Amino acid sequence: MFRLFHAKILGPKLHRLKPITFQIMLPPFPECCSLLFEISPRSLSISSYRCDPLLSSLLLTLKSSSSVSCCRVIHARVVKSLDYRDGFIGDQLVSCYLNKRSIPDAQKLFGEMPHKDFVSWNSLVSGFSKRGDLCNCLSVFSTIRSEMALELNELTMISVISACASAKARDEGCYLHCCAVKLGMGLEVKVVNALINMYGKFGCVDSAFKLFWAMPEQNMVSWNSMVAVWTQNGIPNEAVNYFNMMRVNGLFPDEATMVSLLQACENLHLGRLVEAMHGVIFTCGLNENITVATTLLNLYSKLGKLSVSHKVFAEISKPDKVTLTAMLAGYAMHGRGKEAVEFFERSVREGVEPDHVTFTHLLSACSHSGLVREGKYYFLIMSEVYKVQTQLDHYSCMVDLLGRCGLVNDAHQLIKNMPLEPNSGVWGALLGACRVHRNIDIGKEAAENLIALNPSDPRNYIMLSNIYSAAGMWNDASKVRALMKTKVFTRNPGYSFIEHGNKIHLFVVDDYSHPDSDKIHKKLEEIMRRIQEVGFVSETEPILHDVDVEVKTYMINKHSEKIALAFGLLDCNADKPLVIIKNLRICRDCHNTAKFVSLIEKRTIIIRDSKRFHHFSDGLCSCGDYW
DNA sequence: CTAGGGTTAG
Repeated sequence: MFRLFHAKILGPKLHRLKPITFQIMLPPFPECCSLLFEISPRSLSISSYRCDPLLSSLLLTLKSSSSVSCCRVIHARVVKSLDYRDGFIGDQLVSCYLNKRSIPDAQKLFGEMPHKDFVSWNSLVSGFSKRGDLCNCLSVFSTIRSEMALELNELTMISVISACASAKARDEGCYLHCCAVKLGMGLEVKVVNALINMYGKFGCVDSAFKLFWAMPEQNMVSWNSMVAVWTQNGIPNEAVNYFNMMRVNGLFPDEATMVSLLQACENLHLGRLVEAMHGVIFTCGLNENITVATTLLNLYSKLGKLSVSHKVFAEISKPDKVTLTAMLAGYAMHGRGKEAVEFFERSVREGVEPDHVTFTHLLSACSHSGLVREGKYYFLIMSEVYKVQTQLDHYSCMVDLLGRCGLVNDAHQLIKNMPLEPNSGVWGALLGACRVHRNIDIGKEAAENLIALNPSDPRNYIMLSNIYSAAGMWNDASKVRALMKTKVFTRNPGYSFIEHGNKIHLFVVDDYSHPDSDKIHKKLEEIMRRIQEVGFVSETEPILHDVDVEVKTYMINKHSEKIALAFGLLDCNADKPLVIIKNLRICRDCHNTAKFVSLIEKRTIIIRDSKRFHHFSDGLCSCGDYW
């Protein structure tokens, strides 16, 4: 297997001409290293070349390889045969070391380089920036500023600004904005773009907005950055507006525009808009772009259209690990564990290398389908066979997998024995299992840990109180509830909605705000009566023990998903599945209701809750009540 | 004369 390579060559006397780009073939590492020893020392010491093309190619490959020792091999070779301190090679080596997270190597080499120019310094800054190492990035920046202020250019600024953006370092970011203005870069397109992105990441939409409209000329990246800012800050309709404005300005959307825009569509929950965007993607010729296709695939599966995701996937010529993971996430959401496993095996055979995110979704797919044996298998072999380190997310999935199918004690043991400090994801998975399988002791421990980790989340208190109530420990339950009253919580109210006639119809609990609400509630009562006739019994959980049963039953009968369901039965086309989206987990009673309704109304109902999709038909749910 | 850089995917 050989890898294609681009290298630029400058002849000794041709340096006024444009560089010639040509391709050379190089084997991948570590074969690449042995090749190094076949290069004659003479070819390395021709000093009229600022850099040897072969050597520069080697360094380029090194950037994508993971081995520090390969770096050192080249470094040693360079030291022997060429004065590496002469600029280019040194810079390249420094950024190689930084890419490989070998900071001491990089710093040592950098210190040894006698002819550092501003490019060398910028390489160092950008290396730290890409690694997300804000601390080192800033310290190099201040060194440059104090020792060689004149050499500071816009590229230095951009690197440091983007480091602040990803680290969400507000104070430092604002300071850098001031620096940029002081140094007269306040209107440079690239610097402003970096600032727009930074303020967007901070959630300061206003600042981003002002910068965008104050800049002398917006380029493609500026527009894309603004679309991303709106999307990332939960204002998707503005993202669509800016997309339209771009087109009015005669710009055609590119990869970055479409990716942000598709995410905006996801937040607008308008499936029809996604279909329209799919059309735009074709007209712009972006349908073969892997990044766009992956976003699209992900979006369709989140909208309940797994079959369309499949079609999008089939058109991707060379799927990578991100595409694979997106597909696995789709299968997991829809409870199609078997297919996820088959798909994973096939992709691996075809040469895709999974990473830690891939395994998170694979394990989650196993978990949502009760594939305990398969889940355990992948959890065990992932680090040895696939060289992917087991992280907290994987433990959460495993606890979920074991707990869901009733192996609560095994799940508990796994947490006790895990080498990492369990986080809220891990304890939350255990608590969920304890609630379903009514395990009080372990549930109590999980809830207490959760409250300690996150005292401002009301759900944990409610869960703990519920556990006590279920066990008849009323005293403890009221203690927890008294503790809750001493705190101020921001509640996250549940809602459900349906896309119909180009609109979103959204309902909360006991909602009478819809123009047709009389009809809807009549329909709801009718449905509840009819399903009770065929054997449906409402099932209230011990939510609040001091609320009497009648009130509880009333509230549960007015859950937002039930109202949405009644609306859908009244207004939506009977040939198509009814798709309801809910922001929280669906409750057991609503889940049962949907099963019965699918039976008596002979309709397919799809409900997406915060975790996954439930496809109801003929009185059964695709999740097999496994949730 | 060239390197260093701003938006986007699971």
